[in-house]
Amino acid sequence: MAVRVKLSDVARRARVSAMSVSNYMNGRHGTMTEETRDRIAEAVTVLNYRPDMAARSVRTSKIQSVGLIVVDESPTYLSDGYTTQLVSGLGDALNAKGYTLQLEGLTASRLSASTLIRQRQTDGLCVLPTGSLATRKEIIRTVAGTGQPFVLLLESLPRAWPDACCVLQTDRQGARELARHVLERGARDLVVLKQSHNHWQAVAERQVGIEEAVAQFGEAASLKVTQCGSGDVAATAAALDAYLANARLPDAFMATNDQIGIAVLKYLKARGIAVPGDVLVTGFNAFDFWQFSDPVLTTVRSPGFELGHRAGEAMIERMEKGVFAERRITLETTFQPSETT
Amino acid sequence: MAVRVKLSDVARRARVSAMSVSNYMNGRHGTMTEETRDRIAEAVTVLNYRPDMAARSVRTSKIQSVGLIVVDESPTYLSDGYTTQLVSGLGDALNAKGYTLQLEGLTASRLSASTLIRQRQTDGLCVLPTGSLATRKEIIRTVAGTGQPFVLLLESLPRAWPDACCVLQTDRQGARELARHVLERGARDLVVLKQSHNHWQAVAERQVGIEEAVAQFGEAASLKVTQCGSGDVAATAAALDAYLANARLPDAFMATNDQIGIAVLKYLKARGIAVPGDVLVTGFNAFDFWQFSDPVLTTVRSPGFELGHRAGEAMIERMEKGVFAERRITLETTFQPSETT
DNA sequence: CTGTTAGCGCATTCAT
DNA sequence: ATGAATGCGCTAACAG
Repeated sequence: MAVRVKLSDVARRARVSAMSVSNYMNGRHGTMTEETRDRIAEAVTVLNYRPDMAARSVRTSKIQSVGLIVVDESPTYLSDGYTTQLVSGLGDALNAKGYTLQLEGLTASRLSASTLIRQRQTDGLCVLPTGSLATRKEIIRTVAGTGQPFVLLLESLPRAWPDACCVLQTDRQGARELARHVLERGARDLVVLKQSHNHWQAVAERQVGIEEAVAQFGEAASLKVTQCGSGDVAATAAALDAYLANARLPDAFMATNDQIGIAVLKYLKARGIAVPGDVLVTGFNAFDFWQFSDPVLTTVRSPGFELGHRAGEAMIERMEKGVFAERRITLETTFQPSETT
Repeated sequence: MAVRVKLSDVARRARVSAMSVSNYMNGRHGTMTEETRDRIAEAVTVLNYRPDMAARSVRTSKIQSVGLIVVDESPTYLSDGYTTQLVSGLGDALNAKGYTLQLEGLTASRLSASTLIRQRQTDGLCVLPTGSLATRKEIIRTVAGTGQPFVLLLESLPRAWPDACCVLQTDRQGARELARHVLERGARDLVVLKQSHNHWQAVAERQVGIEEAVAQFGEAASLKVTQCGSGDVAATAAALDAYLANARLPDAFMATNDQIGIAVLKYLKARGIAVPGDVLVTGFNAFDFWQFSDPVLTTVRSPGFELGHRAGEAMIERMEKGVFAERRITLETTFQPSETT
C-alpha cells in the first residue's frame, strides 16, 4: 500500500503552508506568486498528491456525486435498453462537470435497505421507479424521506415534493401517433402486448395513447391487451400461442417495446404469417438493436440518452443554484415508420 | 433543505453519548442494555438520522465504494452489450456487500483528467481498457499510478503491478472452437470482420483464436481480415460492399461480435445471398438481442455478467483481507451453435 | 456497559 | 500574498 500523501506533506516539500496548497488545488492561484505556484506544482507532481474527497466533503458538505437508484426486479437491470441509455446520458452529463455517478440497482422491496437511501453519500438522487402505482408512490416517498434533492426519471412528480423535479418523454402522444398510423393502414382489430412486470409509468402511458387513438377512431376499431411475461422471445411466443388459441389473428400487434415487437416478428415468421401482409407489428423505443430484426420494426424513438443527460443537468443546476429551475422537463418521442406496417 | 441530523443530535435525544449511538449504528449493540438500545433506536427513527459517509470515511479511511472506469470512444459506451453486462454484474456484487459503484466512462485521451484518477474517492478501481497495445499499457500505468488496488477487466495484468488482479474469459479458445466448427462445415475461405476502433484485448484474442484454427487446418484453408468501421448496420454494409467489389463471396464471415454478425446477415439478405446456404456467418457474445436476428446467429456465449460479478468479489476480498487472493481469474466462454452455420 | 478525549484531512475565517 | 487557528461529523482508544 502506497503511503498516503496529504496536503501537509505537499506543503512541507514546497515550503509553504497547507492553505496555499489547498488554494492551489482549488484553482485559486490567481493571486499567488509565480514562484510559490511553481514550487507547489512541483511538489504535487513529485509526491503524486491526490486530494481526499471524503475529508473535503466533511468540510464543505458537498460530495460532488449523484446517486442513481434503478428499481427493477432483475439484477441484470442494465440489459434493458432504456436503462442503459439513461445511465449513459446521466453519467455523461455528470462526469462532464466533475461529478461522479453512484449506481445502485435493486428491487422495490429492498429499497429501504439501500445504502444510497440509508446513508448520506451523494448530493442528490435520481430514481427510475417501477411497479404498481402504489409501489411507485412508496418509492418516491422513501426517496423524498432522505431530505435530499431528487430527480424522477420517466415518472411524473407529485406536487407534494418541493425539492425535486421529473424528466419525462411524450410516451402518450408517440403511442397515439403510432396507433393512428396503424389505423390509417387499415387495421381495426388491435392487440397491445406488454410485459407482466416492471411497470414503468412510461409503458402505461403508451397503452393509454393507443387507447385514445382507438377511441377517437370510433366504433369500427377495437383494442385488446395481452401480457407476455418477461417479454423475451420464449415468453412472448407462449403468450401469443395462448392468445391465438382463443382468437383469430388481429390486424395489428402493438408491443410496448421493441424487444417484444421483435419477439412477435420471430413468432409470426416461424408460423408463416406475413408481416406486414397478414398483420402489422409495431414496437417502441428504437434503441440500437432495434434495426436488427427482419423486417425492421415500425416504432417510436425514445430520447433515452438525452433524458438522462437532462436529468444530470437539472441535478447539477440544483446543486449550484440551490433550486430546481424547472419542476417538469418533457422531451419529444418521434415516430419512426419502417417495414412492419 | 432539511436540517442535517448528526450523531450528537441523536445522542442528545436518546440521553446517551455519541459513542453509544455510533456503536449502535455500526451493529455493535451486542453488549448494550436493551433499554439504551431502544432509546437510541427510537431517536434514530424519529429524527430520521442518516450517517454522513464522508465523515466516517475520514475517520476510518474506508470509503465503501469502488470505481469503474470504462475507456471507450463513445459517450454512449453503455450501449455496448458487453459493457452493460459487466456493469450489472459488478454493481450487483458490490451492492450486495454494501459497497457503492461509481461509474465513469471516458476516452483514453481524457483518462488522466478523470476524477476517479485524480482524487481519492473510492477504495479501489476497476478498469475496462480499450485501444492499441500502447494505449492500453498507458491506461494501466495511469490507473496503477493512483496507488490504489485495481482490477483489470478483459485485459491481462502485467507482472509489474502487485496490488491488482485481472478477470478474463477464454476468448481465444472460444473463437478457435467456433472456427473449427465453421471449417468442419466445409468452409475454407474465411473472412474475419472487426470494428476499426474500441480495440479490446478480448477482440484481438478472438482473431488469434480463429487464426490458430485456420493454421492448424493446413494449406487448404485461408483467412482474411476486414474492418467495418463502427460495426453498425450501415458501416458494415459499406465494408462488405468494398470487400466484395474486389473479391468473390467467401465461405464464411466471422464477426468479432454479434452486432456485426447481424449487420452481415441483413446485408446478405438484402442481396439475396442465402445463409447458411451460400455463406456461413458467426458472431460472438450471445447477449440478449443476439437471438433477435433471423436466422439466429451461431455464436459464442461470453459470461459478461459473471465476469463483472467476479471482479466485484475479488475487489471486496482485497479490501477485507488486504490482498488479492488470485491475480488472474479466467471464466469460460461456451460455443452456441445456431442457424447461420 | 458507557462516556471522554483526541484527531482523521481538509477549507473557512481571520490574522499578519 | 501567506499562515495559524478552528471545526466539519465521525470513531479508535481508552477511562471509568
